[in-house]
Amino acid sequence: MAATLVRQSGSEELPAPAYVVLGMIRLGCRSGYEIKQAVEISIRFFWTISHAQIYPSLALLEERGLVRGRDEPRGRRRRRVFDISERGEQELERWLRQAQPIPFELRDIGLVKLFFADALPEDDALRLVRAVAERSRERVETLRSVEAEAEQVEQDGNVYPMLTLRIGIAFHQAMVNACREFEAR
Amino acid sequence: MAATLVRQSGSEELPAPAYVVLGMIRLGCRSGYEIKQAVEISIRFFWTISHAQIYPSLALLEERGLVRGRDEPRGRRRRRVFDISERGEQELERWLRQAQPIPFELRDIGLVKLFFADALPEDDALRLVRAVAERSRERVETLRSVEAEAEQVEQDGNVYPMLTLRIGIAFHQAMVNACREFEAR
DNA sequence: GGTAACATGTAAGCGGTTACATGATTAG
DNA sequence: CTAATCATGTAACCGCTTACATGTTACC
Repeated sequence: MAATLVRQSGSEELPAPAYVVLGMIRLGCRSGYEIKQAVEISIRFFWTISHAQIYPSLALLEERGLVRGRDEPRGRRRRRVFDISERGEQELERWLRQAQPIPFELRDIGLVKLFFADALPEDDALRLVRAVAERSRERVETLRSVEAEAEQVEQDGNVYPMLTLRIGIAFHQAMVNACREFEAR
Repeated sequence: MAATLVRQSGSEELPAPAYVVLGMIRLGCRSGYEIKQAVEISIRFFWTISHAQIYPSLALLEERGLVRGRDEPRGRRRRRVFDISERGEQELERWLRQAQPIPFELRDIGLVKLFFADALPEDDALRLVRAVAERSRERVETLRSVEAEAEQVEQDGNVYPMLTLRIGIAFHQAMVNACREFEAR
């Protein structure tokens, strides 16, 4: 019985998507819609989130007092906006500091196919190598196209988005290079 | 009614895990247990699979005639071994050749935390950078430790496992470098 | 005598996506 | 006028992991 009360007190760890939503609100996103857009142009290449996760997360965060929400319609179009509370800031920091094991989860059918490519005639296999390289080349291009925005964010005092962007560019470039080297063997 | 018959004819695309299992059998894995082990030392860093997926996949592949299975107990310990059929080889090749869009799915809570790290005091944020770098450094080490095995596989005529290994090493090394550069800024 | 490794299978639960559902505003 | 964008929410489904379940053999 007491355990039940403790569980209901709302002090447990939130699911990961809620922290993503909380972090985006801290960075100035106001509505669920804005959070979705921000994710698409910033952390999309290492984290995705659908609006079916965002809206329940916002409700949960508000319930826990980590964000404050209020209705702020644009004309007759409904809209609910949020800002982070003091407790929200604290909880975000706690989560960021928390040294949990951070597994690197990559799930890439392209690399799986490449791994098995010896089953193919050479020219088909090489086509696969080029497809994997091309995909990363495009990704590098996409990431480079948001560099200017990241620089703006950097000048506003948030320097870490630029770091994750550089990491993304670096490792897709590394994939391109590894494929090129193989092709040129 | 006719549509149902077509669906039951067994000619549809299999789930991805089944192709992974099929590919591993082609490379010489005999039992479900061996497949699990092979995945852990080879494609683990870009694809995982649990035995709860492997055994049903094997049953499906056998049902479709893509692998042949037979009981081959070791002493009184039961054991079911498989080999790939002609149709299995063809279906694997078809799947490998098939130019489907190959989305790169990375899901990394470590990079998410890094992205939000401006919410932390500088020393805590730098600790995070080091944690992310350290994780990739360890991964590079792990991957390097299977290089010898990949060379063996290469000499046996399968050259692509070595390519995916080099890609893995290259992009984790790229992450380490990007973090080091940031720290030294 | 006990733990680790060998070996296979099923069931329940969870986290996530897709689809369903609705409606207002803006730009062409 | 109509398509795209803004904006929020729920329900069904799916793939995967974890846990449950069982038994053997090798090694210390």
